[in-house]
Amino acid sequence: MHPLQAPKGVSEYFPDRSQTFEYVRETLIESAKLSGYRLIELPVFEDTELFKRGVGESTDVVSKEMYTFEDRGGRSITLRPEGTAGVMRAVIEHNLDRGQLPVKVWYSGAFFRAERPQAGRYRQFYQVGIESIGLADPEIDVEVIAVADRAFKALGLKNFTLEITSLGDRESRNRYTLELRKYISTLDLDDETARRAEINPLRLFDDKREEIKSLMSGAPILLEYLNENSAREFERVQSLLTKLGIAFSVNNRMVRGLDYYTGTAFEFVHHGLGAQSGIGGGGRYDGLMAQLGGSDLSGIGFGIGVDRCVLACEAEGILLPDSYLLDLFLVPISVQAKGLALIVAEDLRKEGLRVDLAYGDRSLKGGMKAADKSGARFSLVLGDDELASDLASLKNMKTGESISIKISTLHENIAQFFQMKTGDR
RNA sequence: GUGGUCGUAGCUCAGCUGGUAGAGCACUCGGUUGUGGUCCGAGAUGUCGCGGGUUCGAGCCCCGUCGAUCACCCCA
Repeated sequence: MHPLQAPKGVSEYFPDRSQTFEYVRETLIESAKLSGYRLIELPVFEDTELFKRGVGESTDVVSKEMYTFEDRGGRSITLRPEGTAGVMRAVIEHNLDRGQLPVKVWYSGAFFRAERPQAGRYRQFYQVGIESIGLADPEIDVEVIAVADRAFKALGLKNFTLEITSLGDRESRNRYTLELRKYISTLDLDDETARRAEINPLRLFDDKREEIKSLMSGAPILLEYLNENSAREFERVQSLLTKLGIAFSVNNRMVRGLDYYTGTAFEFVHHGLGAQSGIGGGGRYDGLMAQLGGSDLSGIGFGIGVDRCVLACEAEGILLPDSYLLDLFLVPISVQAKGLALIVAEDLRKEGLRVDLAYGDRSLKGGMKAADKSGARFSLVLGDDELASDLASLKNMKTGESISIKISTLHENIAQFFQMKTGDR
């Protein structure tokens, strides 16, 4: 139909839906700022090696989902499939960890994975994430989870839950993995499943097939293999979450797709989305920095899917807050009035009001219809009578009431105007 | 990457066993002197995703392709 179309599987937002996207993204970012996180703006492409080493070559993300290409200098470049590795690279490269710890940063932007598209899963998608680097402290784990939890609640979401677990430190995990592999080797699995188990035995816990689920029901449980230190920290995280009033459930078979996670891991799941139900997830990553050639600092962070949050908001019927509406729509109905409208609009905009007006040669009725569709709270008709008398009636589009105001001093009486705004819609 | 479903006006869809395309919503204008949202009337709109094939003739059949969607894999 169209000669050109967007590449497969990208998410796009345009009016009116783009406002929901903006609202979601800004709300998520605001939650990070409330906890003292500061912006880190990084490239969307990096040296391919970064992701191979950081995310792990055995992961699906690296082995089959990366957009990798050679640039003109013959370097292997990859569009970032996730955010943490890039942040680590920047921290190491620019010695951002030299000051007070932890380093707390947030980021927002596009990420890329060459997967088969599906509702809630795109080849270019958007994430807001935070990283807290340099200290391993259960309080920080809880802070990170709280930022995400607060963000979802600020959006107005209700139909979601938080699942947490602990993957343990390296020692606990190795001990467990050994046991798990031992158990899995006793099972009768098809080749494909066995291959997946070989790469990461934990994956089998995530299998959707009933026969696999029942086979795995007798498998050893990771949480029971935590050493004393890991177990104590996990206990601490749980009790702090409870104190903060953040509801959660322990999911002892939770699986994270990226290799670098250790210790606390968590996932926010929305229940109105279908198969792609994770709206945000993250966890602690000991050893990632060292693996990338930096000092041996721990860190914890999360990534929240902006696209999925938009879907979640739509699923829950969440309405945009009032601040996304236009304040005033001007309807000029004569040539002179059009000139005046432009000036009035500009004066009011300088005062911070959102103002639009009817352009072209619209009839009064047409102009009012445009005002109505604009969603503006107020409208103001400007014609020759108004020009002559300097008086116009400011109409509340919701209630239909109007008051007479002086046009020439309108912008000087913003307070009065804002009072009118209380006639909410 | 694997499998299922689907692709007709801006949107949601109808189109009988193949005979050169329709509805609702939205949009534009109007319903006698300057106030929208309801109601009434009028009007505009489609290479029926794209390419090929079968046929006298295809939106309807066949093949391919692109895209969407659902599930798996995986994950935000």
